[in-house]
Amino acid sequence: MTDAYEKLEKSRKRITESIAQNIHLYGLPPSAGRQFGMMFFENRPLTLDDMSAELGMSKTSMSTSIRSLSEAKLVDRVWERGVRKDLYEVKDDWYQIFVDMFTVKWRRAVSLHTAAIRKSLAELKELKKADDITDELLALIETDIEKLLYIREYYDWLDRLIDAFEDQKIFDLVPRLEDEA
Amino acid sequence: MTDAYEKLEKSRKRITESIAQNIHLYGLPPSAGRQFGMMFFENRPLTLDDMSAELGMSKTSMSTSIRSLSEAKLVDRVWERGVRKDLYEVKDDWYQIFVDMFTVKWRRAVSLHTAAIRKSLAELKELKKADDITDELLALIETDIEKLLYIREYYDWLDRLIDAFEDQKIFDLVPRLEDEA
DNA sequence: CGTTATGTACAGAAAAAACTGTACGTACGA
DNA sequence: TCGTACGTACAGTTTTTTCTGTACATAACG
Repeated sequence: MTDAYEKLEKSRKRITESIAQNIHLYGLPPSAGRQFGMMFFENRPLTLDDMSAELGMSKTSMSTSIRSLSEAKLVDRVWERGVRKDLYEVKDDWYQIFVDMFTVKWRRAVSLHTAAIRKSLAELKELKKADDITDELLALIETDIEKLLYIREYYDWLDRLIDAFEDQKIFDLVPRLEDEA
Repeated sequence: MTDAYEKLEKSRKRITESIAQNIHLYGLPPSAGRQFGMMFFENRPLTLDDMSAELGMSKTSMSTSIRSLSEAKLVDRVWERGVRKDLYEVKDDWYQIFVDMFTVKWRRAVSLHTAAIRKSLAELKELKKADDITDELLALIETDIEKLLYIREYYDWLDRLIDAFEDQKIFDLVPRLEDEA
């Protein structure tokens, strides 16, 4: 038979590659997914040099992608006494990983959109008051205002949705079943 | 004062640009976001030529990006009698747009991951039975199996989460407030 | 049935993103 | 305090993605 270690490696590689192909949902490139997958199967915190050796990529790349992984809250930096190098390990709660990614990414989007809407809405309301406005233009302004009010409402909903994830209420609607193994 | 039309345009541009900067959350490039934003403010269905003229981009680009927008369920193709060209307009229910994107993108990811996990799990269970396995390797196999069981559970949760979006249960947890204007 | 308009496949160009190696600032250990 | 090891900024290179123009297949109209 072929080497059993090879088979184990093959099994891991399949999962890792699957993660790599889908990590774009977290806004990260495939190589960051590979890094995450590799770290997931290592049962210890890794240094940048470890990762570099394991993945055959430059330490610089490891450094930048580990930062992305940190910002997306997929990995944690950990300390170990006597070890000078930075150590990282993957978070072990995947439910929370999902929730964190979701809240981080969407909260920022909502915040940016909301600011833009507020500004434009103010401008349009001001513009409506001007007296050198044709009826045709006025109609345009008013439909635009309608539209902005609608999407503002939508972003308010999205904000509340993010809240529901952040404060774990989502698990009331869709429970984790892990406890009843 | 400056031209009122310019001001209207500026207001629209701010929103459109905000969409363009965040459309990556839908897996689409900024230009598709610009296209969507522009269509959002036009109060009529547009042809590829309209879009090309409006955005100053090639018709080919319009064709490919409108397909992406369609697949992501952000726009619809509509028919108008007497018009030979294809007509497109943005969907007007942004809540549903969000739900559709979410379900489409994540369902595919869950499906791919689940298949990979199933395969690897089967391989590892088989491998465990082999009799030329050292204790050390056996331990590795068993922790890998543990891990795969855990993430399988997680993907099951994710699948149920997607169900909750798809069948609109999410609106029980986080209601739309639009009706009470 | 022929003609013309329309959308898209495809190949190449342009732009953006990812990756690498060097060089440097910082902090830890002797 | 000095020396060394570490992480990262930065510039340049490679790879990937996006965009364009041409050429073609298809379908609508006379």
